[in-house]
Amino acid sequence: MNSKNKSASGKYGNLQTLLQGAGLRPTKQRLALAGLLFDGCDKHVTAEQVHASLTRMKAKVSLATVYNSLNHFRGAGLLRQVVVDGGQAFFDTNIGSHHHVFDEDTGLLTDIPAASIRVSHLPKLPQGKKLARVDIVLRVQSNA
Amino acid sequence: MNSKNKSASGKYGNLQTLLQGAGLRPTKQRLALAGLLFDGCDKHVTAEQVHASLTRMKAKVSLATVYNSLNHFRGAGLLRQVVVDGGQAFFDTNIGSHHHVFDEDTGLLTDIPAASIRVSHLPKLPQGKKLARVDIVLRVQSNA
DNA sequence: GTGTTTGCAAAGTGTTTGCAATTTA
DNA sequence: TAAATTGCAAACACTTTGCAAACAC
Repeated sequence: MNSKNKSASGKYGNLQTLLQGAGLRPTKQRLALAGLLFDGCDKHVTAEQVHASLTRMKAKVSLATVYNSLNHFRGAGLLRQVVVDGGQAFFDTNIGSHHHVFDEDTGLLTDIPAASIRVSHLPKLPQGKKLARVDIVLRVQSNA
Repeated sequence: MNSKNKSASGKYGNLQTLLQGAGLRPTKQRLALAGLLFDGCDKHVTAEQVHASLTRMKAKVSLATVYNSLNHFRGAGLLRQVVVDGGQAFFDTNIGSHHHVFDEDTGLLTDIPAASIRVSHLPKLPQGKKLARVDIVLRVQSNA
């Protein structure tokens, strides 16, 4: 049943579980969004990109809802936000420990495993502060 | 002469030289801005902050000019832009090799010398790309 | 004088918010 | 039915831009 949704059967159930497990009501819009994002491949998306994709695949979700949902997903720990330059924010479906390569020519963002970079000699932090995260961005550009 | 400008004599001359050396015309506004920024101490400022400072010290420089000038300074290599989260852009007067600590509670940005962090095992980059920069941000928060 | 820079206000971009209608549990 | 979510449009924060007047060389 429910043959119109491409992420039917198992997939659908998993997404529903995923959202519920995160304390989010599995609405049509969120399921569509989750179906797009959590397909097993790591992704870096912007709100506009996701909105465009949803629109292209005939899932009517307003841009505001895309923003709200992405933020909810982030709050629930399903996504991570990455900022590489002013402009737009990226949402990263890879929530494990890792870093990024930002291509300044194309604006594309790529993951690199945390293990690829070894950081040593972290400085001591101010009193009463703890390290929340280490963000490393390798900025690359064409060497033409 | 020119006793009304607080960064008179030597300082003023240096700033003028600095700007000219960077290929920028030493206008009143740019000199005021440069006087604020290049006093020998490393700073992280936003356009709004600089504009507020200039206004407070009675140097009338429009916000648009602050933005334009900061961008010119950056283009000339006098400043570096740092992005830590969406909101506003920081301009860093420290253009040497270093990294940052971002306090998520206060929104304050601090420098740490590049030597404080040792990065090893950088992954290999895509064909035809070269490493432009490594940006490292230590995100800290209160451990209360 | 000629080309650059300024300042203002308007436009632009990316994101958030207020609120009525809808949907979920 | 009560609470959460949606969608729209308006509001928002930050930044850039168009253009006439002012300025630097």
